[in-house]
Amino acid sequence: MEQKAKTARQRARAEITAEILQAARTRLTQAGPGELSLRAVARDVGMVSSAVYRYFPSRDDLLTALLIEAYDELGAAAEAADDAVADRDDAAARWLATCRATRTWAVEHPHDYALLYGSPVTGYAAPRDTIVPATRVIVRLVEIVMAAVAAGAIEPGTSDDEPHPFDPSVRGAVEAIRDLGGPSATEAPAELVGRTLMAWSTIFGTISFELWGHLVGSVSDHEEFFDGVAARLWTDLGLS
Amino acid sequence: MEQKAKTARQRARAEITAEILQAARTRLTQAGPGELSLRAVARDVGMVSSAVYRYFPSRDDLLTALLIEAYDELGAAAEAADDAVADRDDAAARWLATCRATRTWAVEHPHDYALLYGSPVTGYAAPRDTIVPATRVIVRLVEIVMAAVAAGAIEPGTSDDEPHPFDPSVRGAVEAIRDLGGPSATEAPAELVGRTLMAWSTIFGTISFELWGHLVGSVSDHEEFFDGVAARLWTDLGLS
DNA sequence: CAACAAACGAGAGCATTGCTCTTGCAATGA
DNA sequence: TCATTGCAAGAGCAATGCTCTCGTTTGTTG
Repeated sequence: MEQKAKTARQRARAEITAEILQAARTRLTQAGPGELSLRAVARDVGMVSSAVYRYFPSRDDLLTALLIEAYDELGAAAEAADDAVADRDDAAARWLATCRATRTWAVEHPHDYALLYGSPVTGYAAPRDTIVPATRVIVRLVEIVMAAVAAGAIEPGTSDDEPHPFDPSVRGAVEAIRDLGGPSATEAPAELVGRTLMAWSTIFGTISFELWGHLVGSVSDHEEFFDGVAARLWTDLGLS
Repeated sequence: MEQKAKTARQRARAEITAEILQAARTRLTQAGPGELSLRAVARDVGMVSSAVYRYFPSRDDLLTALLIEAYDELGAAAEAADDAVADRDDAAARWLATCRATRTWAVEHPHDYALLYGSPVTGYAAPRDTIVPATRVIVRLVEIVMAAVAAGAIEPGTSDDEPHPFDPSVRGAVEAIRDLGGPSATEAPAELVGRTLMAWSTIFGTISFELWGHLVGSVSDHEEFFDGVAARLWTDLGLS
């Protein structure tokens, strides 16, 4: 099925599809996802609006394609930042680098970030294709945490002594981490998994608050504040 | 200027304004802010679209009115939950109750929550009128924290020993808290203020992740998970 | 090579949106 | 009583997403 020798039409189709995506991406840098006009991107690529429907059945499908692209770009940026840390055993440094890269990408691509993590458009359910790229950042964060655990940093207490244990509620995440099949085949402790999810929520919350303007007047230097948050998140994980 | 005896026209205007707001509010329960159609709410109240412009100069002004109303409703719910805690000296219980009420309101009013804390509509800047009601929840949370401080729960370390101190970046919040003028006229320590802002970001992040579906597959019982998060946020504040 | 089918771009068209303008009616106040 | 003001209705404009049709081009098959 996958012919290497593509016909001219197939090549043209792939090129035009990419061209439309690129135009839509450019438009996204100037306006939010809700304002993305299919007719406008059609004009940008020199086509009539109805012609675009040959490539994307609807505006939502265009958004889905953009969604996947943006998720992958963010994931790649986060992973690259982690990979760039020289000392692979310094889990804290890796954590901070990955968190920072996430915020940096968000600040540089606010509308793409809004597309990924903003309030979803009504009636639009993200299809299956998006869930894998969507988890790249959190997966990498989990890998860093698990690497620290494998290196001997065992958390002291379990979740059982807490009045609100994470144990039953994060079972899905625990199983997902087991399925990841890292170097340590040991079960990830629920408390640590819950703490990691909590940290991820904090990262998202801090970035979104900054971008949506909810910290205006309270926080002056957002980068510095974020670094402080990320550092405390690591210590709060309860490792070592 | 503020006549108690209103003319029939003034009364009618107030009533119709409320009627429009109510209709818009109802529409918001079925669709997101971006999909709120001014013409549709006009139809709901039995008016022609142009007539609505006598009461709200633009769609954005309608959204602003809804914004203030929703902020106040959420703030009232959170404050009521805190006030309902019997033991006023149990700051942890008050914290948990306030956090829970915030989540409960969000779950019950997802579209209103999206209006408040979702990605903002492009080109729409929330006017001054909204900032006071917008801070009701975080103000109450700060009051609870400061009450605990006043009760003698002093945090052990300062932020200076941290590699990423909160100190300079949260000056605005520190001053805002001083202006609040609580029972304790003492300066709020930057570390504690930063921690409180961080906690508020986490609450927002956790609720938004739940509502926007970013925790599907990882968290099974959202209420239980949230309780665990809120409880850990309190201990992470570093009080007592 | 010829014939057929599929893909394609363009255009017209429909229903909808936010918003402006004009028109005529009704309530208000001197 | 009468001029002023507030108000609702309607038409209209520029957009939007999307559908349909109509020739034309491209690819495949007999």
